[in-house]
Amino acid sequence: MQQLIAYIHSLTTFSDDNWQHLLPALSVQYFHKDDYLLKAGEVCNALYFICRGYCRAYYDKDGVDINTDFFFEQDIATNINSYGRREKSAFAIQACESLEVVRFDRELLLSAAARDPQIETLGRLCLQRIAARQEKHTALFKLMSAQERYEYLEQTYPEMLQRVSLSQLSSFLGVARETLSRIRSRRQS
Amino acid sequence: MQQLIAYIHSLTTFSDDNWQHLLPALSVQYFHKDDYLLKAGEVCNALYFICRGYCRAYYDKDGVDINTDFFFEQDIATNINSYGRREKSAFAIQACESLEVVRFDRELLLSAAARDPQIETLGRLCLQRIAARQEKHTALFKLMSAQERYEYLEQTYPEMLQRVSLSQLSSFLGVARETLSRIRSRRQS
DNA sequence: TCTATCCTGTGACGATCGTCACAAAAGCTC
DNA sequence: GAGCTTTTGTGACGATCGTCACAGGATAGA
Repeated sequence: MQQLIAYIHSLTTFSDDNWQHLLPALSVQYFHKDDYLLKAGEVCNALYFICRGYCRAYYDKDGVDINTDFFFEQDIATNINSYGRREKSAFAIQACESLEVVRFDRELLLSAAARDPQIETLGRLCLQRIAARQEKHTALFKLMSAQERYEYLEQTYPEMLQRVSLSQLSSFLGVARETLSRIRSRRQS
Repeated sequence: MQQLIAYIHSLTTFSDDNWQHLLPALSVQYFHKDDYLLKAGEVCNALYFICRGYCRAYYDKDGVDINTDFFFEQDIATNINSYGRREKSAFAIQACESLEVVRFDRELLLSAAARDPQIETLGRLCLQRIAARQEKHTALFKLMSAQERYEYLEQTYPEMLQRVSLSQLSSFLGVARETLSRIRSRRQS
């Protein structure tokens, strides 16, 4: 919870009163490795603030996993299209390690925001951050080659390369596992 | 303005009162073809709701334009990273046709939202839509080949293929102009 | 420690794509 | 319509990447 408080304060000013209004929408949850926060086909009813561990968002394309995102500590994991538009989720979110999260229940969050505008503001700022992250990530694929994308991750999210296996990382970078292996060996020489 | 009202009502309920609060933050603006809504290096201080015409977001990569986005009628054009984080914009936004927009001034919008929570809600919903759009677009590059991405656009945004030239579209799809030309000729046969 | 399983590295080869070059077609202006 | 500019199509060729196959390493559980 301490991490969540720090996260919120990094986004906006938040009084004890605001916090009391928000609290009913929150619950601490634990997931084991390989547990699902969201399954493909379900409608996403929550945001998950990651306290410890990490998880991935992935599509099942013809039986093969394609990772579209990784969420680490202080990230918010969700499917915006499903959460916002009440659509069935095209991808799943699954714990990659044992995971501690704070769950924001959508319904309860909406009522809290209706009562307390500062919570609405918090929601807007979270979404702003999520959108900014997506905007940057999309640009990677248009501006950079596979190798450049890898180097970008190396510099920008070095911890990701430490924690995510090469196999898992390759689809996130949009290349075959073997190609990523060769990129990596090329760079070490 | 009529289009903006319809757009807002599609997102949330909005009374005359709400509208009166919002109005001071809005201004109708016109751009000629090739005019800039936002130049690279500037900090983005506005959202632009497109009423008529369309524009593009692009990076200048070593003197070559790379289009990262196109915004048409009923879209909101902005640079979220710059708008939200007050960073210098890495890309420019430029009119591709003569353009009519409603400009949301960031400062005035923030004060309006501070006074009227329903405007804050509107802002959150706009961002939700922007984030959802980015989320989908990023997934394209991980799940689909160049040809599949083209076919996806064909089915999902057919009007984009009518209005955007092949040269402009190719960088948006992440392929060379010649490759897109060949994809297109392959499909017509 | 042995074994089963998963992850990573590597070679071979074909498919795809980017680049360069130039021609054809389409728009635009006078 | 002539002449200019911009856009699109196409061929050749090399670079990169994906796929298949398999070997070596790492890891975890019995």
